[in-house]
Amino acid sequence: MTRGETGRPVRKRRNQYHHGDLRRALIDEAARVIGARGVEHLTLRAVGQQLGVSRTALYRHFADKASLLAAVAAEGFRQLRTDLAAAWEERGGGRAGMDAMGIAYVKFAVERPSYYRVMFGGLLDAERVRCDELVEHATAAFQVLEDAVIAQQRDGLVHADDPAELSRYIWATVHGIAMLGIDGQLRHEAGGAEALMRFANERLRTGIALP
Amino acid sequence: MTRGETGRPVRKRRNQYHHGDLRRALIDEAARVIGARGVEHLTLRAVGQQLGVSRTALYRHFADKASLLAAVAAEGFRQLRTDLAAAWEERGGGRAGMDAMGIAYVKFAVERPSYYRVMFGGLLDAERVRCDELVEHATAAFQVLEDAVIAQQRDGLVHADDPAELSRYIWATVHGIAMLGIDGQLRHEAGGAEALMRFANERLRTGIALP
DNA sequence: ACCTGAACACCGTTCAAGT
DNA sequence: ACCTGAACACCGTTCAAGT
Repeated sequence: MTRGETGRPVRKRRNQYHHGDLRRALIDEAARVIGARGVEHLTLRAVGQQLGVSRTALYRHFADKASLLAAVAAEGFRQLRTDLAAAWEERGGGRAGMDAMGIAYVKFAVERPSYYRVMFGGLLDAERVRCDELVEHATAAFQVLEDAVIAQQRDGLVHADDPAELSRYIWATVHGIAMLGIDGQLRHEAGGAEALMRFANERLRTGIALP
Repeated sequence: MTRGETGRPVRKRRNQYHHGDLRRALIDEAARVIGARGVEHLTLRAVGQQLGVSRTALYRHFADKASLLAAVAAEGFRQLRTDLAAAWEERGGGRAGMDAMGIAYVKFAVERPSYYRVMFGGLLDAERVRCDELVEHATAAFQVLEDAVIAQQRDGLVHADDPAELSRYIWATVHGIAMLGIDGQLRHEAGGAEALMRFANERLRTGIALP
């Protein structure tokens, strides 16, 4: 039997009312609007209208607007994880793989600034929105980085610090570059966030590589 | 003649209608609400009511809500600059001063998460909100860091890279730690963002210090 | 189960009118 | 100049009612 990415069986269902999968359609449409015009222009009414559905139909699938945003953010982390893993593997890991991951991360953020902000912008009250799916996908994305760090430690390329701590440090650096780039705070940097990431790859390395 | 921080002459004016300085009062009240309940709870109507003023009085001093937020952000950068300069000078500069600046920065962000987000959260469309005051204060805050880097280069403590580039790299790291901390993404870190900053001070140093 | 329209309690912003 | 109330065009969300 074919299975969806959630692991639940996928069945071609007859369209009830309007959609086979309104939930999916809502997330996609929300992500589209966010990517095209920014979160601040996302209204549930317009989403419903675009999908040919009443403006309250959405509440059958999401508790509120924040929950929809959380689902969009989860989708973002899933994609980010894919991008990071691809960058690492394309270079066959090692230092080149690590550098490529940093660049891929920054690229992801800079190319979809609004999307990235939904993932990290604090629109989702960490306490209130109990979205296990979001935490799960975010953790999985981070795990790609930590696995890379552990692999490099095994190969003697990187300090034998606590890999989780070391990974958090690297994550913070890359995240900071991405955020500053999105905010336009790197306007004096010739090559933008990507150029700063290349510089960071150099300085980060001499910081974390064994002597 | 006494002068305000903008360089314009300060004169004790008679209260017109309700306030001697409604603009100042609006910024303070907005900052108070943001600090206490978050930006998402800030409404112009409530601000006016709290100040005993009509809900449209504000438009005499700000073009719109975004402009008010920009003024609040500018105030934040002014305070951040003060905190950073104090940390640097208290330790008499050098490595200890640099470390203290990092900690002070993260503390600033973690203690006023909503405030910090207004400064960096992208609520101010960098293109649309032409707020020279904001850019000015943000630049001044960054300058404190760059001056510290230059001083350390002079003392032979730090790599002779382009100081602006090096400062941006350090800023990104600290900013990333602050942001992840605010977002609750460091929940697995025992001492929170501050602990990660201490770790970063170690690893950052071996990255940027001369051998 | 899933969807609907009408209604509620909000917003930011505009504007003619006041002092 | 600075402030005002009424009005406009929106929001997210609730809810009784439909299929």
